[in-house]
Order: sequence, then structure tokens, then C-alpha cells
Amino acid sequence: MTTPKTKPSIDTIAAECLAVRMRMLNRVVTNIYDDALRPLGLKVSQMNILVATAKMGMARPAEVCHRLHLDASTLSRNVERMKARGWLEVVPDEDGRAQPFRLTAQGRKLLQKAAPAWQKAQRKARAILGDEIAEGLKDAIGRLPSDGLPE
Amino acid sequence: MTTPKTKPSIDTIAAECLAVRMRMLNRVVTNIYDDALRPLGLKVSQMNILVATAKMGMARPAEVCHRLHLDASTLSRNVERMKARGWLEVVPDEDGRAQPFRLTAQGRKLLQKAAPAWQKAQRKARAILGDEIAEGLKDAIGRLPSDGLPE
DNA sequence: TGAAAAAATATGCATATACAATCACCTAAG
DNA sequence: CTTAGGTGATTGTATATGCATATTTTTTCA
Repeated sequence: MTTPKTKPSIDTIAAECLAVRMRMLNRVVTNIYDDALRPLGLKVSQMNILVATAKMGMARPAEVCHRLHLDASTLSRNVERMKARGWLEVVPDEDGRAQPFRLTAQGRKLLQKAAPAWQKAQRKARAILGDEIAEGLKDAIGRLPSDGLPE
Repeated sequence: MTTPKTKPSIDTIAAECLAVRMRMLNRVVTNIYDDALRPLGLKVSQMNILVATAKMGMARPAEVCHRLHLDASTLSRNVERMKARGWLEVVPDEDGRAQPFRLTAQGRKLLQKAAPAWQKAQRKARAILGDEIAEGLKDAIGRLPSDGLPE
């Protein structure tokens, strides 16, 4: 079944496509978090970047992209919006090409204020996904190509 | 752990957020399929709609949205683009509000031509996700609220 | 029957995403 | 030095996504 010799039928694609499943659940899960975070004027995509930045202290765009498997141009626009909102700030660097950024005090405060809403969404998401998938997703991320770079 | 009494720390969010995991894997998986389908000028988001339409024969937007957990406005724009490409066509309906659509011959042909590329991507995605998650995602979809409507 | 409510879609707006191309800067080869 | 590559990030373009709102048509019900 994993390697049929014949061209897959439309029925097969409909029944088995992993992109259909991932994308559908991604929409559902993203909406759960976005709903919970909406009162804060924050989207989960942005919260993800805030959290990664908080963990890194000083975040280099290329490294964030690598960790999150995010295109550099996507990050660039997202950071742009978050700078405009006062959540992130660029810090100078000797290398004139670099644009490392970090949380502002306001950004950190927002993140802390968002924690309860996050927790509420997390419970809902876990209720849908179940503990097994929740852990399985983590394992899958560990298996991603080029995800084993230095911390 | 599932219901801590204290506000989650940033470290907890970073380590456990299910949206981070889902969204990251969704990006990776979507890119795998998009890469495979690119020679056909097709994106996996569009292929998903083509497949759903093929299965339904005559597709009513509201029903497609319900099945795919997709916002009506999103579908409206996607269908618009696919109509422009000649893959979908609207068919008349007694209800003047309805805009049911179906595959064109060209759309069906494209879908069939895309099957081998889909299969290649499907193998890559399964290698990353593993059989357990692949099945687990299906189960989770079955658990979605209001996913048990009539066929 | 005639107006209010509901239903199905579409539009306006903002964000997220990625590929291709570009810009700015650094570095190494000579 | 000077320049040819390489690296890091941004910009141009296109699609995907969803909320709020508008539009159109049907239904309901007083």
C-alpha cells in the first residue's frame, strides 16, 4: 500500500493525502489559538515568533528561520509588523548585513499577558489532537532534515 | 501537567505549544507537495479542492467549506482562481444564491497528470510523519466538532 | 402578501506564506 | 588593494487564510 505500482486514483488521493489532513488540522488548530489570542490583538503566528525570540534573547533572522522552518522573506515581513507594533526591536551588529532583533519590554509583557489565553487554547487543541499525536508531532519535528544543528 | 494551576512560563509555551508543532510541520509538508506539484503549475491547496470536487461531482461551496474546515471567503477566492485557469466551472442552479461548481475536463486531466507527483510527495511526507501520526491525524479529524454530518 | 429573518456567496481588509530577484555587506583570491 | 563570490536580509509578486461586512435570494411568519 505504501508503494503501489499503479498511478494512484483520485479516490486514493482523497482518502490518504497527508497534506489534506495536516492542512485541515492546521487550520482548525490555528483558529483555536487565534480565537483565544484575539482579545490581545495577537495571532498565534506572531506569538510563535515572540516565544522563539524570548528563548534566544538575541535572535538572528537566519537562525529563527532555520529553527521554525520558515522562509526568510516570511519572517522579514512578520518581524516588520511586530516592530511596527513595538513588540520587537533591532539591535546593532558589527556585521552590517545582520539585523538581529530582540523583545522589547512591551513585547515581553504582551507575551506574559497572553499566557492564560495560550493555555486555554492549548487545552482545546490537546483535546482534539490527543496526547499521542501531540507527542508524535514532536518526534516528527526531531526527524526533520537539517533539524539537528547546534543549539 | 495538563492543567497546571500557575500561569505557564515562556519556557513552557516554547516547549509544549501544539500550534508551533502543527504549523511547523504544516509548512514542511505543504512545501514537499508544492515542490512536487510545481512542474504542473499546481499547488497542494488547489489540488485539495480539485480532489474534493472530483469526489463530490457537483460541489456546493458551503459543503466543501464544511468538509475541509475552510472559511467560505477562502474557498471563494480559490475557486475564482481555479475557474480562471479553466479547472472548474460553475453550473446553474434553481436556487439563485447557490454557485455550485464541478471539474472541467481540463481540471480532471490535470488531476490525473498530478497523481505521480502526489505519490512522490506522499512518500516523503510519510517518511517524516511516520505511519502512526499519519493514522492519528485521520482519527483527530474524525474527532473534530461538527465533522459528523451526513455524507 | 409583505416585511423580517435566514442562508449562500462575494468583497474589503489584514496577515501569513514562499519563490525569484535584488540589495548590502563581508571575505577571500590574486 | 581590488574584485569576484558568498552571505544575510529585503522587495516584488502571487497565493492562502480568515474576520467583518455587504449582496442577493430564499424562507418564514405575522
